[in-house]
Amino acid sequence: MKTQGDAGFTLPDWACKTESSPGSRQVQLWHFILELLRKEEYQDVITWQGDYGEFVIKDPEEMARLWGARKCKPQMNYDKLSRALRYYYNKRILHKTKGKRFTYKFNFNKLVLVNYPFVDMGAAGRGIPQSAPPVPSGAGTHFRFPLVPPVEALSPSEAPCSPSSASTLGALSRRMARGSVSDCSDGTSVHSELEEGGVGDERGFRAVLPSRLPHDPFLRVYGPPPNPSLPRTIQPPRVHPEPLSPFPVSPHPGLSPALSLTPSSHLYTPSPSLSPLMGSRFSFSPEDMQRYLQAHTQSVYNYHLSPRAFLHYSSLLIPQPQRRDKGPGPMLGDRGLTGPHPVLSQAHGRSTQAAEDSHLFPFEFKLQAPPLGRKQREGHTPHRPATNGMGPGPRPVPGSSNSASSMDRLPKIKVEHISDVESEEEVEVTDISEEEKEAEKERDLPSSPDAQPSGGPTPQPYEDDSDEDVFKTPVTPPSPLPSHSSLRPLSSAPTERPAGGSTKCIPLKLRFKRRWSEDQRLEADGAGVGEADDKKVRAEKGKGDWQRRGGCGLQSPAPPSQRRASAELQRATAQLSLGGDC
DNA sequence: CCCGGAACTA
DNA sequence: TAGTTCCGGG
Repeated sequence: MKTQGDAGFTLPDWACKTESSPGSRQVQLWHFILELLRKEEYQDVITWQGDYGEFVIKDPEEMARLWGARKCKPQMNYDKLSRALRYYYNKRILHKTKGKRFTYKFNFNKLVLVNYPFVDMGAAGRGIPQSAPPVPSGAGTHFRFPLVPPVEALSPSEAPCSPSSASTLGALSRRMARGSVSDCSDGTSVHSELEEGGVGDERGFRAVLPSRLPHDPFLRVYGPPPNPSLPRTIQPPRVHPEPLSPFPVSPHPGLSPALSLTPSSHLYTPSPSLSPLMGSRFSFSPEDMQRYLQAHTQSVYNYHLSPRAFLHYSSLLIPQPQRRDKGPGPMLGDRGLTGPHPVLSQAHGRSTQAAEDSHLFPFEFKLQAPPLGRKQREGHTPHRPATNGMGPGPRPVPGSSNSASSMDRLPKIKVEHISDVESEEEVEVTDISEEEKEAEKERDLPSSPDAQPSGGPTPQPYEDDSDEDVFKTPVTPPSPLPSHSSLRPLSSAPTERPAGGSTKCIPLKLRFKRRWSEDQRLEADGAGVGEADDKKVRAEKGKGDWQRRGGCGLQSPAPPSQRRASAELQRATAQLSLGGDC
């Protein structure tokens, strides 16, 4: 559900009903936290600390009390509160800062930013920590979100949540966050820090980190004119109907799994409300979008982030990264983000480091298992000692037997090593050309034995920290999707199949590819609507969806599909009216 | 302290 | 859906 605004903007419910006012509707914990965070009076309770989005609960008890008060849950305590917080891990709204007590960190990249790219998070109150590390040289000067002048009171109507820009940028930003992600939810991620320092994805957003929302408002919507002082500043999009916008209506095409985990929305957001395809309606002017993209691209490059996001926008010319060492990178623009780039093909199979360096090659991506797979491992053991109703009875079954028996039978899904390796480590994957080839091959050979070279079939999919790609193991046999002609690999496409290289996940990829095609087709048929939303299904769905939307960019820039995509795009765009929400 | 499953609730 | 409550386990 969305709230309608009058400006033609759409804002997801979760963001809209963030009023923290007592009488308002349900407050979400993270909003609440943000609220406290920005109020000086609570500095002794909770405060920003460390990196962007990192905060520490100084007084857990009090914090809990406050939360409990807000929610009318007098029984609230830190234990429960923290449970709720932990609950956010999976949603990627937060993650724990390891080693630091009561310290958590917002995943603005995937959360707020995604939805409020133009939100200024640092302007007011105690917006965002200023203690963030300096922007890596070369990065800061290239791209920045415009700083937003304080716009104190924006009425809901006046303060459109500019989903249009938000979504678009958000999608892109999300991509920028690539590699940064390790939500630590599995407790194995030691990358929390790494992510911060390593990718520097958040740095560029410093200026836009949320500090307030629409009403209450934590978030400040971006509206004012661009800040001329900032180079490559993105201009706030003028929201107006533009059916022919080259952009997908929503960011979904390039959604990161993180955002696409919610089946119902294809896009993962704190709440499923933000269903870009369904609920959000926005449109942009090509010019604006172009600007955005360019800026983003720029930033992408500057931040060593994968520009693959742009693969979707084949019609756009992506600015070249300003690499000091290397000459101008490949222009994605003309070759179209469609075909494999000669050079790109070689980028693959290198070390992580190298990969990092070759970030400008759109054909790399990580394979990561989506989150929540954990649940699946329980699949066969739905039971839970049904004691007396629910009371604190002998609840847990003899852990020993439980863990032992069930675990033995099924490969536990908490496949930390595998998924970790694949997710944390940059598991690169082929490029489009390869994909295509594989696809082709696959068509003939239903199964590729050489898949999953390392230790046989990967167990159930599991966590996916990355906000990028989610690759799961085929849980189900490749659905007998008819091989559509659309799937036809563009044999014409210049393909350079790296020798033997990545055969990993081939089946998966193929499957995804198919799925994607299938989806595309379906969507084209006008059935592109929400899907059931269920965490349990998320893994499965997420895979497909993700692949379809985000990953697809990499694999289906094939002329045929591209065409279709365009058409689809237009259609979609047309469908999107300027419904405002919020 | 932290994690995360499970049942339950509004 | 977004927690809340309870709890075993690390």
